[in-house]
Amino acid sequence: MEQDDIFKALADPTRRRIFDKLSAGAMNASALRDGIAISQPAMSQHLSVLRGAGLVREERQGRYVNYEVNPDGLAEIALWLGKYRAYWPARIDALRALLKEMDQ
Amino acid sequence: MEQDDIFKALADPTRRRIFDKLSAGAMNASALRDGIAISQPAMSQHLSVLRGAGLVREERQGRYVNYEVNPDGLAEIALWLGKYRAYWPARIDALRALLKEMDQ
DNA sequence: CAATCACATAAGTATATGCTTATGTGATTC
DNA sequence: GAATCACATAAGCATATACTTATGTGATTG
Repeated sequence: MEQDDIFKALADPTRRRIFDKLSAGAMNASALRDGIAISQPAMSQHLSVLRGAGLVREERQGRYVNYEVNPDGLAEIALWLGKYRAYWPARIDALRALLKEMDQ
Repeated sequence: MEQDDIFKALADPTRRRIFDKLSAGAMNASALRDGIAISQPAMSQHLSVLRGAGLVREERQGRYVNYEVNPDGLAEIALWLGKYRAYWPARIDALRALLKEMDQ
């Protein structure tokens, strides 16, 4: 789970879409497929990349494998972003609002 | 300047390094090269990608071209990250501290 | 226990990407 | 104004990547 793996994983729009869908709630690989035009092996490969990056984690449940967002991956991005906080104030009102929300 | 361009730009470790170096202060392409083993055209191409992603902006100064961090790109990542704030609390103490800092 | 299901892995292929060398371009300098 | 400097662009090439079809694997089902 390095920054390189994380950014490479998120560089693919399909993987960002999968991640986004997962963020709405844990789901197995088949459920993830509907609504996205993608073959079963392709989905499996994408999930493997997301997992390797630490953005997602899996749990076997019978013959299904349940996937969920792994907060560690997001935290890693937040830390990367944090390095450049000197440049945030110029345009960061939206984020600031989100953070206020977090404090509640 | 779309999310796709931004994540693709940051997926390359050399470009992240260039961006990181730029974040310490504006610099021209030649100055960016020292300390990084990279040819002149390669640097030019990387800067072009970073610029296309809105992570960096340039300004001609005589025969030099000065590059600097473009906060818009960072803001875009912050917004992307913000969508998943539901997953932050698990590990986000460090970011929270950074944000407190920002409010001052 | 044979069939099926949910998913992973293998192997091949087409495109994308990051580099190289060569050349172009606008600006300064002698 | 010819040479040089700082950088961009072009073209070619090697590797990476995202997909495909085919097959493997562990678990449930009839």
